[in-house]
Amino acid sequence: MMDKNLTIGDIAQALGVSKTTVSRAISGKGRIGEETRKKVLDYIETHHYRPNVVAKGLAQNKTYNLGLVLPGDYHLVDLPFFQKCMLGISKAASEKDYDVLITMVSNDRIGQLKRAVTNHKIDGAILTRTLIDDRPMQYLRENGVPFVAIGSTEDSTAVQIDNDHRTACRTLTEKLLERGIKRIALIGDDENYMVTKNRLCGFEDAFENRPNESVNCRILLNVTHADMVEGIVEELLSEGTDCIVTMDDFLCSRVLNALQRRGVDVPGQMQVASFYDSVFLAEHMPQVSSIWFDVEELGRKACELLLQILAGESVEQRTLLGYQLRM
Amino acid sequence: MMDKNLTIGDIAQALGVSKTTVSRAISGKGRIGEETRKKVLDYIETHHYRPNVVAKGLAQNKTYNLGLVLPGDYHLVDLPFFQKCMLGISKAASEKDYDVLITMVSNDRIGQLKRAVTNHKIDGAILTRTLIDDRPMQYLRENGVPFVAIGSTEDSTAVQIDNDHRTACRTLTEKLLERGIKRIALIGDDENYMVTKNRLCGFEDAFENRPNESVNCRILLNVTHADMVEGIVEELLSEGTDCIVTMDDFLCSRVLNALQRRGVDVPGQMQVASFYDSVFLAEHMPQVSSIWFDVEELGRKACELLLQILAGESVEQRTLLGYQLRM
DNA sequence: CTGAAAGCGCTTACAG
DNA sequence: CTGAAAGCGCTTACAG
Repeated sequence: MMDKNLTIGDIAQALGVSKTTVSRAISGKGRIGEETRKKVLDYIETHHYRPNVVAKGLAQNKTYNLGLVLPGDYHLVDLPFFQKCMLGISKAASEKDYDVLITMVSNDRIGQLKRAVTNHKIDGAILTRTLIDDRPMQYLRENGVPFVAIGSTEDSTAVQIDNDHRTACRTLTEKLLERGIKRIALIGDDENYMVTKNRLCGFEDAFENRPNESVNCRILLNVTHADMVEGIVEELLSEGTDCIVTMDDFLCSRVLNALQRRGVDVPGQMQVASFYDSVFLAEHMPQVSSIWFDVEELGRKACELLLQILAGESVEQRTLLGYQLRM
Repeated sequence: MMDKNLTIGDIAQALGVSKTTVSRAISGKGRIGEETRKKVLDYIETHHYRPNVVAKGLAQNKTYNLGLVLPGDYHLVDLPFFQKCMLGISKAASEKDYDVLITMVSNDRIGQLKRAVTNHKIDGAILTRTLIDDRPMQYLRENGVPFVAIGSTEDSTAVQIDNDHRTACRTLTEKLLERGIKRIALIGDDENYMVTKNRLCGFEDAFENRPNESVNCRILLNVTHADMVEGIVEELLSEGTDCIVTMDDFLCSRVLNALQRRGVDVPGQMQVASFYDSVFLAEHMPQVSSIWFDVEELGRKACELLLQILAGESVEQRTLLGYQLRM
């Protein structure tokens, strides 16, 4: 249990030194005698003193808070993503004595973000979802708030960090093709998302090296509603498709259900793969090939990037993180 | 775009009044002339002045931050719950000019929460998951940090808010029994959770009024792994069960899959109901009976409770929120 | 109704 | 190496 309301002044008084000295002992800035420093640090230790970060921030014109911009709409599929991301972010922030303050954005309403900024409560922000014409991003830029975006943006001025979806999808697809597949189909979500685009590119990349082979290939995008899956699977089956690749594991679990219902054996009669693996695939593990990303690490790195920016260091404008094949 | 770094002092100077006066005009505290107040407010309006909440907090010995304690483990099923909760909380907080600061707890490690407290960064906290021997709860109590718990606790001194699971489950079960069911089974998760206990109570309550009827009833708890569902369904089918009730919709979707795989018609041959409806049931809607809770409202109310406590108002030690039957 | 002054808990030139 | 003083942007008794 910590001693309440102990301040730098109390310590100074107790030790017969000045507040300046105490401050220096704590921060490590400025010259100070080894003896004195020890004395102060000891006192702090035994009395469980903890500086008031808010006051410190005020004096330094900082808040030691990071704004985390989270989607507030319920249509989200991949919530585990956000949870892991948050964990990585908040761990990295903690280590530098920063805190994470949430601002939720639903339907492009950025009121909470605005509040945090205009109330002087954050030093910078992390975007966890990037859209075309991203309002939060615009706002942050207009107001000179440093930020980093998780995910890819076409805006090449924004500091962004993402998993290397393209390479990952390329590799997975190549491996599938090596299995001698004849008719492959790709099912994806909204084609306006950057992720969708990147995954599509990776998929197409895989066909580059093998121009002579005759692999029949169908691409079905904008499959935004679970209902649509049933009909699609039906059609693909009738066409003799022998491999279905989905862009995320939610779609994948739908596809698996549809196949199961029709008594189609996976992977015997139909190979199934997903470009993203979170929680929905957990129980289908060995039968389905997929790509796994370390999302906690993604969050951590994003936070570290922002912290570097705030510290005045220069950072890469774009960072790509690795992946892992599960097949 | 807001004018940077405008302070109460700048305004005072520009208007030829004292900082005290400006402060009073803004806060509405203390006597002040109507004329003066207007003048100040006008100036603020046109110059987009926004007070520095951090400085304000320092002067008032407050932070205007609420700590949100979130589970950091990945084994969670019901992430939509936390998202909706967070939305409700952050909306309610915003309205009172408070912000929400996240602290994640995994494996009982409350380091982040401790940091937020000892660094003087939060005025109070909201727990989003309550366990028996809840460490965050203990810590908050020991350190005199006001908090409210979402969910039920056996600790009767804690301010807590929850949906009325018991009544809800009772009602749903009663409705099912009215349909003339003969063999009903309840499948549930970890029996140590308070929710599980409450739902079980509700289920049992439903049988109170009908002692004469001979409904065969099986209760299967601690079904913590999806794998277990397959065998259970098999067994229940062989026993001639005509209604399966699950405690949450994750379990429910597993049950539905298992039934589907066996060609069992729902609700023709088997009635299925769930005591909780989030996202997993979305596509099974008409066939499955379930209970719906307004989780965003739960979060909002929890936050409002905490804010009342911080404002020194007294609040109910226990609040129960309603539910909605979907059948 | 209004203001000068002290204070919230820290930091940081500036002197010594 | 150490300290007195001013300052971060607000609030709030206390006087007038």
